[in-house]
This record gives sequence, structure tokens and C-alpha cells, in this order.
Amino acid sequence: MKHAHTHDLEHDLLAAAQWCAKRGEKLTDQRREVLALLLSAQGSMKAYDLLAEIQKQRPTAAPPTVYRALDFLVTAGLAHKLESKNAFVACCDFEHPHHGLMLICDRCHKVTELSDERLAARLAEDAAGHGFSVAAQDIEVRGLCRNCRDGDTKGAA
Amino acid sequence: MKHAHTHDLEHDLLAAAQWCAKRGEKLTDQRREVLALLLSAQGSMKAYDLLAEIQKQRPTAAPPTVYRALDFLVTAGLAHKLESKNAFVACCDFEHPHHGLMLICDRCHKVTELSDERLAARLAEDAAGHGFSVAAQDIEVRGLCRNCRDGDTKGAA
DNA sequence: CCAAAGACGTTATGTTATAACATCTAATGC
DNA sequence: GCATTAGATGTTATAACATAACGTCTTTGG
Ligand SMILES: [Zn+2]
Ligand SMILES: [Zn+2]
Ligand SMILES: [Zn+2]
Ligand SMILES: [Zn+2]
Repeated sequence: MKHAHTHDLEHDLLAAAQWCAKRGEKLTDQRREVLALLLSAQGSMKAYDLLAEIQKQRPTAAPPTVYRALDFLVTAGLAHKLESKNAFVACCDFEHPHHGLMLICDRCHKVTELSDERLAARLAEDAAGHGFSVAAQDIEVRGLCRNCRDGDTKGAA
Repeated sequence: MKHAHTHDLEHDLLAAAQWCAKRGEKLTDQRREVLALLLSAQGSMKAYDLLAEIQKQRPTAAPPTVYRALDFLVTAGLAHKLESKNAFVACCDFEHPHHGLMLICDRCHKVTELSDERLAARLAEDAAGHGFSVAAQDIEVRGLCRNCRDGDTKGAA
């Protein structure tokens, strides 16, 4: 079981590459590296933290290196930006475009992405009621995850 | 009718001062100036735009001047931060704490704050279903407001 | 081969936000 | 009144987040 995570990671990266190909785009090495970091992270990652990781293998990497990769991943639906944290997370289910609802733990910083179509529908309904047509939505919730709320101390930063 | 806006503004500022007093805090001159700018703005305002306005009357003002005022206003519920724009808006109804839903027009940049308790409840329910306890929530919707959708050209930036 | 498009390298800069410490002011208790 | 103290502000510097601009390289299709 030692390499279970690695195996899942490879599987996810392959699926992401296929998803890109389906869209007529390419998951290049740099994009793959950034996505791999996001997939491996416990919570979200900041752009400059990603940059620091990338620089371990590619010392000449600069901010545009990682921001370009992030832009690509977000546009392709492979990752999401957490606006309230200026941080990024891998999407949990990029093959099924959705309106994610992000649960962000203030204590262990873990992020859980939910999808609730009825919630999104209600949102669109509220907006329509004011003559507003929705192009994009962002729902971020801060609080405590189950572990942290139950007094677990292992997840603390 | 020429001074209707001014009158509303003074009324709102008075109400805000009373709201602060009720909380054992003070709406100082600087805080009042920032709030007045937010109340008078058509859409949201960025911190450094607020700073530029403040500096017209108080040339020594620096970033902490405006960020401190904004922190106070947001904490007191008198203003909200739009995380997706790094910008700020006055709250439409600070005397009735709520979970605002922000409709942000991509064309004229106007912001409409709605309150939908059922939406907030659904959100909390989704979170609870995953063992997550909600401390704060942020819902931001981008799109086109009624005027802009209908082809009005007056509101363009 | 050649042209065009996409990706990447590189430098510099723009934008957003806070740390840290000094000073001032207002409220409290004596 | 006067010291104490908490809150607010002044001031300088820097941290953190993000993009502009331009050059080069690689891939791909004619
Ligand atoms: Zn997702
Ligand atoms: Zn947690
Ligand atoms: Zn509000
Ligand atoms: Zn509009």
C-alpha cells in the first residue's frame, strides 16, 4: 500500500491529459507538474509555494511559469482558485463540470469540494429574480471540518 | 431633488454611527470617510482607489490608513469584501446581519447584495452533511445586470 | 522549407496587503 | 487634576500576489 497515493496520482494525471486532449489542448510538463502538486497537497496551495516547489527541479522558473500553468488549469476546469485565500486546489471531478461549493477548514486548511445542483439552481433563480444573468459563481465557506471540530489535534498546521 | 443622494448619505452615516455605538465602538472620521466613499460609489471600490480619494483631503494618508478603516467596517458588518475582485462595498442592510449574495455585473461593475436565508440554510445543510460547521460564507456571482443584459450602453465603464 | 500558433524564458513592474514601531487621544480610576 | 491604559492613528518599510512585455523555441500544417 506504500505507493497507493502515487498510483492514484498517475491515474489522475493520465485522466487530466486525456481531458485536455479532448479539448484540443495539451497537458505539458509544466502544467502536469503544477497539477501534480495540487493533487498531492492536503489542502490548497499558493502560487508562490508552487513556484518554490517547481524551482527545486527547475531553478530558473519564475512567477509567470506557475501563473501560466494555473491559468491553464483553471480555464480547463482541472483546478479552482479559492478567492478568499488567493490559493488553488485541484478539482475533484473535472470530467463533470459543476458549480463547486468549497468547504475550507480554518484549522487544518483542508478543502472539500461539493456539488449541489439544487443550490446552484436556487442561486440562479435569485439572480434571475433581479434581472441578473449568471455567468460564473463562486461559493466559499469557512469553518471547521469534522476532524477539527471533534477536537482532533493531528491536522493542525 | 438635487440633494437627495447627499441626504441619504447623511442618514446612512448617522445610522452607521449609531450601529457602532450600540456595539461599543466608534465611527471615527477616517472610518466615516471610507464608508461615505463606499456608500457613494456606484459599484465596488478598491483599497488603493479609496486611498487616492482620501489623500485628496489628507495627503499623508498611507495604505494602513485605509486598510484599518476597511477592516473595521467589514468586522462591524458595515461593508463587505468582494474576494473575487479584491474590492469593497457598503453593506445594504447592516442592521440586519445576513448572509449576503453578491451579484457583480461584469460590464457596469454595479454590485447588488441579496439575502436569501433559505439559500444560506441549504448551504449550511450541505456543509453539515459532511461534518463541516460553517463560520462564514461568501457567495459571489458574476454576470450581467438587467440594464447591461438588455443592451443598455449607459452603464459601460 | 516556411509560416503561424502555442508554449516557454526572462526581466521588470504593477497591485494588494501587512509588519513594526512611534505617537497621539480619549476614557477610566484615583 | 493626573496617571494609567486601551484604542486609534502616523509613518516607514516590506511582504505577498499577479501581470506586462518581449524574445525564443518548438510544433504543426501547407
Ligand atoms: Zn471542481
Ligand atoms: Zn480541519
Ligand atoms: Zn450586507
Ligand atoms: Zn451592468
